[in-house]
Amino acid sequence: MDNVNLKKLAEELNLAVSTVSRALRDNHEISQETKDRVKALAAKLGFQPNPHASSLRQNKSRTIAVVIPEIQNNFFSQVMNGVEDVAQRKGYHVLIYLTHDDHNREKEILQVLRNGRVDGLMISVSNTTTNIEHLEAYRQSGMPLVFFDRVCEEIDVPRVTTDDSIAAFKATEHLLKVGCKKIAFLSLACNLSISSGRRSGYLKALAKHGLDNEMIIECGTDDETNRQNIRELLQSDQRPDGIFAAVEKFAINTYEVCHELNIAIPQQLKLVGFSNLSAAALFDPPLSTIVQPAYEIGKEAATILFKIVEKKMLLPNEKRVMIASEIVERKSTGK
Amino acid sequence: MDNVNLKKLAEELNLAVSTVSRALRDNHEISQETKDRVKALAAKLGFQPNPHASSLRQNKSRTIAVVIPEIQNNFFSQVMNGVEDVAQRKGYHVLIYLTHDDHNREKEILQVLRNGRVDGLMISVSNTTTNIEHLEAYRQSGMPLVFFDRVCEEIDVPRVTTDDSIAAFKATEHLLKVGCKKIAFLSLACNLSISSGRRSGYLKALAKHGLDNEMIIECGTDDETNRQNIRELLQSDQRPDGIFAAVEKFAINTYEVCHELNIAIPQQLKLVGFSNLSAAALFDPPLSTIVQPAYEIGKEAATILFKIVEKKMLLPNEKRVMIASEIVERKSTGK
DNA sequence: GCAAATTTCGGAAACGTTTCCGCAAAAAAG
DNA sequence: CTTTTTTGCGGAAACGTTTCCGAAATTTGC
Repeated sequence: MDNVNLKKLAEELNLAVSTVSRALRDNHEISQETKDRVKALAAKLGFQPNPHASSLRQNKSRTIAVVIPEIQNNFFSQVMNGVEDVAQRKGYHVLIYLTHDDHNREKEILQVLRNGRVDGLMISVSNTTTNIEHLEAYRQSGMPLVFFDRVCEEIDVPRVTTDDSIAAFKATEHLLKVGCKKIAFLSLACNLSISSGRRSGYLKALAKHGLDNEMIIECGTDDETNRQNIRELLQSDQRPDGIFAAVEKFAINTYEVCHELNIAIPQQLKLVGFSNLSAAALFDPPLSTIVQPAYEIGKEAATILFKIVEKKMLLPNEKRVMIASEIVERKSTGK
Repeated sequence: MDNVNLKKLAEELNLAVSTVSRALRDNHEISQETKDRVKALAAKLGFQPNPHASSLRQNKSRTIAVVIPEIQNNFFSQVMNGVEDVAQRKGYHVLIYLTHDDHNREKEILQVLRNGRVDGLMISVSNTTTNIEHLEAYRQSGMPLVFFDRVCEEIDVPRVTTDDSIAAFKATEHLLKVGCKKIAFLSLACNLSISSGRRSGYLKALAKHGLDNEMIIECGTDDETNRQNIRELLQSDQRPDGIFAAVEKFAINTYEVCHELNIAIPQQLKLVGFSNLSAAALFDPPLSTIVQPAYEIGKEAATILFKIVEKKMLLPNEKRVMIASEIVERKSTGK
């Protein structure tokens, strides 16, 4: 009653195991009549092929891994959503791993995934990743690999990102347009490409408008530290009239401090930040955001990964995919 | 260079494959000296056992599946976070499947997971699930199964939930305490236990305070339809002075309509809703929420699932785990 | 009407583990 | 000094597929 397998089907039908296997896979060497008989019985008994036997034999698992820093973040949730959609449609399974921005954890995960458990992997690297040996080792093993969002510049694999620099440029310019003279940039403290990209966009915008009063505040994962940094910033005599938050978290921290210090947004301080939170529209005041095409990034990265897994040729423009972010102007930068 | 397996290690060391296997697994039949030699070489060559071969032989995959309606929702994200933490610590892998609240999709997923790909499954059932055959079939197959949050009452498997009814009772009573006389309940239109639990808590609170003017509005997945329902509600002459939203989405929809109709929260309408959005504190006005212990639910459900998988005895109180939700009072129900 | 090609299937090897069974050599028991 | 037990290891089966290699039976070519 328990496990119905090929052997059981074969016995029942007086066929060889190989014949049954072929019939189920619509092999042309099997007559239509036999195929029908086999499939009928398989359906009747609810036969499901054992994936481990199949994977072992074929050396492919129909499974991919997604490695992300955290899931409790709208951006990555939306990415997962995109990935899962594509995977589901292609009949693939999705393993999820969280690094919590811990380099060592990331290393362990990659280590353990180099043994055939998955056919390929997509990753948004941890912001504590300085040493890239584990990524390089994974690539060297020949396994399909795709970066998305937080990519590793040094390793030449397909990547799907957003135009961080351009988006940051636009956001900064937007702040300038609405009258800001002194704009602070809350930067993600790490040597990630997204971090430097956003910073450079910020600097370019200032430069274009002839400003050299950049203020770059490095923020991190700890909310209280961030708030303290922002508090000092807003209480200093160098107080900015605009803040550009490189990640959602820092925008939230800014709101918190402003409420605490009774600083009115947007009258006394204008604020814009990267964020994929749809509820940003309900904030007090509604937050102007740069929203990244998270779902599309996930979808695109997965599509490319599957192409590599299935050894299809990648189009030239699929090796470096960049999808534009969109700036949504709301009250936090209004007059 | 490519695949280093037991056979290769064995040849290199002049040992039998079986010996190598045992050595790596610290079998007591192997001398310490041999173990050391084997492990040294395995480490040197970066040997990773093939999980499919292992799973096939042992009939266990060290993998669990999590089936949820959506991931782009703070509650489920936090659940995943909890699950992943436990799984990671126990060396298990986590497959994620999204149903998008589609019964058929849910059915297909469960179907395909009944073949040994995973050692167990935890699920929060889709709200379109009326027919429970697929769940029953899965249980009948003897595979470990745990429900969380959106459980299926008819099937007797361990479940981890929150005290929906009590939480709803408290929320309703909170609205009464701050002066509401006519409270509408935005209900999730489905026959899910969480839906009926929350509704009954709402009704109980009204009854306790001698009120019989219940207003139950069924809402669904489509935002515009929900907004239309809420719009009609707030424009009718039966307009309530308090709204209790059964799920986060409906609270958001209420904000949207209130902004649109210029209804002041909390002066003209008080609002409370189930929500795990930490940014609710930044809303205009800050939203009073019932926050479910999502992380703990995920953690607990996973812990129980692993216990079943590993055939450990479940404590009596682990078959029905209920973790309290917490009500966070903010301005949306303030005076 | 016979050789050749095609169709349809069976047997067995292979994937890389784990584990059952057996068997020497060494140690313990008597 | 013999018998039993223990220790340490090797050989081979087994898990359930897929696929290679035939091999009858049927059809086609001439």
